[in-house]
This record gives sequence, C-alpha cells and structure tokens, in this order.
Amino acid sequence: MERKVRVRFAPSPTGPLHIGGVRTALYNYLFAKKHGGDFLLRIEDTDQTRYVAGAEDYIVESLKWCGLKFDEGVGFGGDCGPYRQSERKELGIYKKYVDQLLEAGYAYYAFDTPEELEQMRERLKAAGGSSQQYDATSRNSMKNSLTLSKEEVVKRIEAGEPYVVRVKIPRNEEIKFKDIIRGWVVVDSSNLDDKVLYKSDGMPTYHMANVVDDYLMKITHVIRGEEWLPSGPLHVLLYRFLGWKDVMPEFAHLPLILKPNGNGKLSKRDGDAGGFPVFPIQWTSPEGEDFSGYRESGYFHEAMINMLALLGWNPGTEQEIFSLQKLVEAFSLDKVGKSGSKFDPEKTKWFNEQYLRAKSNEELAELIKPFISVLGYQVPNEAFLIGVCSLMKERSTFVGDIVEKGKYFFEAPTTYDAETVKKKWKDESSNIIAELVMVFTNTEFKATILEEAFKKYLEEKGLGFGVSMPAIRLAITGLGGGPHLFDIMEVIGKEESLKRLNLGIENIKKQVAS
RNA sequence: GGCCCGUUCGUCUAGGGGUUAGGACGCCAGGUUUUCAUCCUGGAAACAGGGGUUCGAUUCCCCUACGGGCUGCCA
Repeated sequence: MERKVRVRFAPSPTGPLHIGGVRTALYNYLFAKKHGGDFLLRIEDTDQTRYVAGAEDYIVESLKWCGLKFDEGVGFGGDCGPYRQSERKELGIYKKYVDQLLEAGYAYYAFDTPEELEQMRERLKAAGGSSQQYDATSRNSMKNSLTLSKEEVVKRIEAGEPYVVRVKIPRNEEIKFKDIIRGWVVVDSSNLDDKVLYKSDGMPTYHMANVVDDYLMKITHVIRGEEWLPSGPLHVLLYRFLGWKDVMPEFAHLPLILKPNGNGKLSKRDGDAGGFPVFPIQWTSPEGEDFSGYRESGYFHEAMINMLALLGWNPGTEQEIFSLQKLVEAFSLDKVGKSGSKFDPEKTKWFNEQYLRAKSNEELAELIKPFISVLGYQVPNEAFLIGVCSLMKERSTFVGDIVEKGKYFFEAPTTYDAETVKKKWKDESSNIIAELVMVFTNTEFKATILEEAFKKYLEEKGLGFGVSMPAIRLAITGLGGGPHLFDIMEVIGKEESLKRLNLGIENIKKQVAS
C-alpha cells in the first residue's frame, strides 16, 4: 500500500531551536515537498519541568523566518489534532495505549522510588556488572507488578502510591530496523532497558508519545537527529507490541552538527563564545540571557538555509547555490552523509555574500533603510541609495556593511586614515586638489566625464594617477581603499564633492602637522 | 564502563577495486584595478593505522586507534 508521505518536525519547547534543529526541520520539509507529502509540526511538551515560556513561539517564528511552511500542526490546523502532546494527554490518548500494553503483558507497573533506583544502580555498579540498567535481570529485584502480588499492586495503586509503567523488553532477541541513511541497525534486546513509558505524573515519556502520535498522525518517515538512533530498537518494539508493525514509519537518522572548533556536538553557548550565531533568530531566555540569531546578525534566511542544506547533504553535482524550491527538487535522503559535520562560520558568510550580490540594487536600497535611519543619516533620494548599493555590494558580507563600510557616502570624513595619509599625502597634494576643485567645478558630475576631465588635467600637468588619485580619495572618503572614486563622486554629487575636497585640503594638512 | 554510529585536504564534500583522488570555503601567489573589493588564472593541502581478500585497494572484510551519540519518571 502506497501511503501519502507524511513527516513531522517534533521539537520540545525547552528552549530555542538551534541550527541543528532547523536543519532537521529543513530536511523533513524538503523530503515532504519532494514527494508531494505533508509536513507537520508537533509540540512534544511532555516534560512539564523543562517547559520554557516563549520557546514554542520562538520555534514557530524561527521556522516561519526560514520559509518552512507546515501543512498541519500547532497553529496550522489539521485533522489529527491536537498537535500539542500536553493537550493530547488530557484527552487520554496515551493512557489508552499504555493500558493496552499493560493488558497484553508488554508493560508493567513499577513503584520504585528515585532513591531505590539510585541504590540499584550503585549496587550493580559495585557488583562490577557491565550494565546498571533496569532490565530483564535487575527488574526481578525491584518493586513492580512482576515481583509483587496482584493484590499488592492493586492495593498500592488504589492507595494513590506513585507508579510508572515500564516496557518489558524481551531477552536475547535480535532487533533490527533499516535506517535510510545507515542501512541495517542491529541490536541485541538484552542491551536494552525497560524504559519508562508512562511517568508518575500521568504524562507519557517521549518514546511512548512519539510512537503513538506518529501512528495516529499517519507518519510515514521519521527523520530525526542521530541522538535518537539508540532508541530506534525500542520504538520498533513498541510498534510491534501495539500491533502497528505494518504501518511503522521508515527511519532516517541524521548526522549531528558539531562545534566548528573543538569537540562535541554544537550547543547553545558555542555561538556567542565563538563569534557566530547558533540560533536562527535572537533569543532571550526567561532569565534574561541573550543569544544572537542569524536574522539579527544580518544573514539572509536563504543563505542560512542554503548553508544548512549543504551541511551533511550534497546534490551530487557541483552546484552550491540553491533556493528552497531548488533544494526541494534536488533533495534526496540517500545523499545525506553518515558522519557529523562541523559547521563553518566562514563558509556561511560566503553564502550570505552570494545572496547579497544576487540582489538588485533597488532591493538592497530598500533593505539598508533601517540601518540608515538608526544612524540618522539624511538621504537625498532613492537614486542615491541605489548608487551606494551598486558600489558597495561587492565588498559587503551583510546588508548593514553597505552602510557601515560606506559611511562616507552619508557623511563627510572627519578623520583621515593615518596610514594612507602617511604614505600617499605629498607636499603638492593640496595644490593638486585645489586645482582639481576648479576643474570639477565646471564638470558635469558623471563618472565618465569626471574621469575624462581628470585625465586631461593630469596630462596637462604631466602628473600620474599615483600622486593625485589617493589624495582626492582621502579628501572624499577619508580612506585608502573603496569603490571607483569617480563613481563615488557621482553618487554624492557636485556640491558635496567640492565641499569635501576643500575641507580635505585644510583638515589633512592639520592632521599631518599634528 | 556498556551499547550503537562514524572516519577522504584545516573545514564542507565528490568519488569508488586500476583516477594526475574532483569541487567549494579559507589560505598563498599572479593578472585585471589609481586603491580596496569583485572577477580571472595558478598553488599548497586529504583517503587514520595495521592486517587480510585481490594481479591490484583509498574503495570490500577484520582489528586497533580516534571522533560522536546514547546509557534519566529529558527530549
């Protein structure tokens, strides 16, 4: 039976989503769209103690910024709701299946207190055993419905004693499942433990809720991080115990994103410590701690998504720049690699530059406006902004760089780059500029015409570019480098240019003297 | 410790029994440019180690090392 592809992204609202999570969402999205399927958002909030206010909104907003649209889920509607596990629990959805497991003998009640559990682990550790798990051997010495009499169990439950429900893992059984990325994964059930399925607070654990919901939501492919690989066998067992083997989804465990430098998987604090964001958008924790985001740092969401897509996946061609739509077309899970990837902040910047340069000057002119208004610059007209963008986009990484690195478009220099002054400012520089002011006064302010006039002047005076050009540049921009000088002059206009040249003569002289 | 997954330039990766082991980022050099940047050209830079299998292994198998994940009434 061919089922319609349905995948889900199922984060826990325990904090902001970092780029590893975004990538998982992205791959799910790409896979769904590639196959004409559905992409759902399910919120896995079964741990009430780890709930973080604002995290859910953050997740939704982040993915929205990334351009990943859901077909169903929290905030998107759909026929399989509710999509928040805490609400599903209220409906008794999980309890029903836990009871089913209990009745069938695939699960049992356990009354052990946290202290007793701790003692068990200590005891097993001291005994030198290789495992300290609650499993086929250790469960016999614990307080559970396998060791206690039926009456005792009923009595304890009726007395309101807290209990959990654990899965009863069979012994010596080979459990295997096929992972789309890794091939067959085989585990001996003796190495598995009797995981808690149902907590004493009445909430299911991840394993239980996940399997039940994936079944109920008709999920066909589970695409998630590699950290879930070890629980794959448990989930396979649960599908079998629940009688859902025939509709068990296929699994794909994605390699992890690692720290750019050093060891281990990428975590919350790596970003601001390393000078790059690890979060899609800025996050302020309830405690007031700030974490920077790609959005606020000036990255285009397309660039971040493009970078993330290529981190662990390749198209099989040498193409590197992909729009979301192109990614959908090119995506395939069998081109996803097996090993973890350190992500590279430098390459991420490169992606951003590519997207920045692909934008039209008109578009960029619009995007730099917020930066301009923050700095309070007065801008003559739209054409001016477009001119600035055309000259600055080749030398900018972020939109904000256009304004920051090109501040001389917006205000006359007040200081002049010391190094350049030292190297390029000559005794005759003042005179040359003064003469050029005369020349330019009678010249139309078009780059080509200015250049022509300038060259003619040089020829008449027998001067070279080297002595004159840097001096004018210094007066106009205060710097030694930048876009073609006559282009800059055209953009800022005659009045401003002449003003700066005159000002430069005085000020640079002063700076040299001091 | 136990279990599981992995290992090609510094990084992201392609490839796959016989290749000059390809590309990208970054780095270096040259060219273009008044300058900076862009752009173009070139360069340095990798199959973790050891055993097999084979005429031949970076590619297949095993071991070791290293890396990663899991080992919670967290997800």
